[in-house]
Parts: sequence; structure tokens; C-alpha cells
Amino acid sequence: MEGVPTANRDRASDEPDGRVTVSAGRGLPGRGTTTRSTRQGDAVSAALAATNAFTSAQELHAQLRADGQPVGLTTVYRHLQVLADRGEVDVLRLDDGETVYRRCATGSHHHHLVCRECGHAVEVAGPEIERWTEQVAAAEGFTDVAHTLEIYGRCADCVSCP
Amino acid sequence: MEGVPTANRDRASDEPDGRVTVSAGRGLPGRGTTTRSTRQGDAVSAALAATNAFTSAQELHAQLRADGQPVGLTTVYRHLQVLADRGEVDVLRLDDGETVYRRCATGSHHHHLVCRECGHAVEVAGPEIERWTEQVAAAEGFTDVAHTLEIYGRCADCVSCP
DNA sequence: AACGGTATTGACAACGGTTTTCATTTCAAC
DNA sequence: GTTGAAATGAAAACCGTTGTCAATACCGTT
Ligand SMILES: [Mn+2]
Ligand SMILES: [Mn+2]
Ligand SMILES: [Zn+2]
Ligand SMILES: [Zn+2]
Repeated sequence: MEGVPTANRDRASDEPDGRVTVSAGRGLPGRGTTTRSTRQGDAVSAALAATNAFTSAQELHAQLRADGQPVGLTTVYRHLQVLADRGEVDVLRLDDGETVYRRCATGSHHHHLVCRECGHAVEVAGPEIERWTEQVAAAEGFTDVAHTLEIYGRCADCVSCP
Repeated sequence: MEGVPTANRDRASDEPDGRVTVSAGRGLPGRGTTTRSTRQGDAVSAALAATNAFTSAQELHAQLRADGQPVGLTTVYRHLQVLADRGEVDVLRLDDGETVYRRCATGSHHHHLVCRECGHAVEVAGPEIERWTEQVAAAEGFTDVAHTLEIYGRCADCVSCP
């Protein structure tokens, strides 16, 4: 039982003391923080900013190469990892083992309605769901609780082209 | 965007015509159906029946060997796959890539409260959640909808031993 | 504008869980 | 008991991802 999601901590700050580290701007060097700005890093960020779909590292890699902005696959993985650590991208693991990433608009806790054909995603929040999961967990005596919830379907755009 | 969960179809019958194939009992040969009864198959089923925790193929493999019922790892995988196809076990993919299996009591749709330390799981159903996901998906024009929802935490038993 | 140290890059190898292969064994119908 | 097909399992292949490390590029300093 390893590799299970960790509780939804506050995304900012993991400092030993109570100090809060702003996670935006090319910040002070810290864990999972890229300091220098590079063509490759910018390209990965731009590619993520350009789509609202969940995208895999390999897709991004191919896309960047096609766009004439070649970035090594390893480097793509590295930047995605940093962005994920910073909480700047959301991560989803699909059933076939592929990990997909998405630059979400909302910084606060939310879930996704994801098109299983094109990856197109809609961010959804549901306070009632949050309450329900908390309550169920408490009732069974579980602590340090977290949860995963995604809705998969076929988006309106994908209905047209079979 | 492959490998995304498929809609919750009825578990029985995938026959071309409307005929329904009963999926219980050592049935007529069909896709994903084991016909013969073997020591190995029984051992895997028994091991799953003996625990309420989500367990990985490798854990089962090691456990069976330790119990003096050695079964090849490949064979363990094969039986788990068949059981999953039959809907006799629930499948969960953890964040680290491991796939875990569990023989659930309820045949109907439900979710899980899973201990991230020991795998211990409680089956939970929430009609309000089902309604909410359906409604959200419909509102956004998504069709062929399915969802995943799991709650992770630390079970009461695991609180004692840090 | 040139320098220098160090963060970043990327080709390649390694990793880990799962699946495929295929020769051998086992089951069960006759 | 014979026999053909299903099941087994050791080993190799697979596939997404991560580690390695020499070469490169960024950027503060001179
Ligand atoms: Mn939530
Ligand atoms: Mn549900
Ligand atoms: Zn779509
Ligand atoms: Zn536990």
C-alpha cells in the first residue's frame, strides 16, 4: 500500500516553520523549484498554457518537436514534475498507466470532467462532495483523509466525429 | 487519451445479439472466462477471499508462495484479469503504478474508503454522489459518463503502530 | 564583452510493474 | 488410458518513467 494519495494539504508552504513561501514568480531556490529560465522550460509551460486538455509527457514531447521547439523527453518529464510539485499543474493517472497533466485555472481544490477521447476537461467543485467524503471517513474512524474523484465522458465536440 | 474508465455498463452479457450469458458458475467458454478448475486458480481466489484489503499481484504471489501454495506470477496476473473482467474483483490503480485487487461483498456500484498503510477497505455507496456526477456531466454536455471516486486515509487499526 | 561556476539539458541505460511468448504440464471428456 | 485443448510458468519483451553523466547554456561577476 504505497503510492496512495496524500491528504490535501495547503498547496503553498512546506517550510519547517510557519513561514509561507509564495509559489509564483521565479522564486528563491527551494525544493522542486527551477531557478533559471530556459527555452525548454518556457516551451513546456507554453504548450501547457495553450491547451485545456490533459496531456501526457509524450504527447507534449511530440507536439513540441512538431512545432519546431524540440525538447528532450527527459526534460519534458522534469519540467512537468517541477510544475506538479509547485501545484501549478494538476496530475491525473489514467487506467492504462499514462500520466497526464493540465494547467488548471483554479488554484483551489476541485475535480474534473474529462473527455476520454480528446482530454478536454472542465473543472468542477462540489462542497457537498467534500462534506460527504469527510463525513464517511470520520464515521469509519479514518484519519489523514484525502480523496480522488474524476468524471469521464465524451465531450460535445467529440460526438460529431466518430 | 486512452485508458480512461469506460461507462458503468451492465456487467453481464456482451453478446452480439441480445442473449444474456450468465457469468457465474464454470460457464460456457467466453471472453475472459476460465473454464477448467485448477489448483492455482482456486488458490488465487481463496487468497482474495481471505482478506478484505486491496492487494497487488505481487503481494498475492509472495503470500501464496509463503503459504506453500506457489503460483507463478504470470498465472496470478492472468487469474486477476479474468476475475476483474468478470466483475468479481474490484481494481484500483495506485499513484505509484501498482494495481491492487479486492473481492468486494457488494455486487452493485460502490466506492471505497481505503487505508493507505494496510489496504484495508470499506465499501461505501452514496446515491447523492451518483446524482451529482450525472448532473454535472449532463450540464456540460458530456455523454457516456462514468466516474472514479476513492477516499484514502489511515484506518483505526493503523493508528496504534507508527 | 569575456569569464566561470553551476543549473540545465538530453542521449542512453536502468527500473518496475505488467504482458507476451511458447514449450511443457494438467485437466476432463471420451 | 488416450487425447486434444486449456492452463501453467520461466524467460523475454513491453512501456512509461526515472537515473546517469558528459556536454551545454544561463547569468551574475569582473
Ligand atoms: Mn474534492
Ligand atoms: Mn459512484
Ligand atoms: Zn472530447
Ligand atoms: Zn490500515
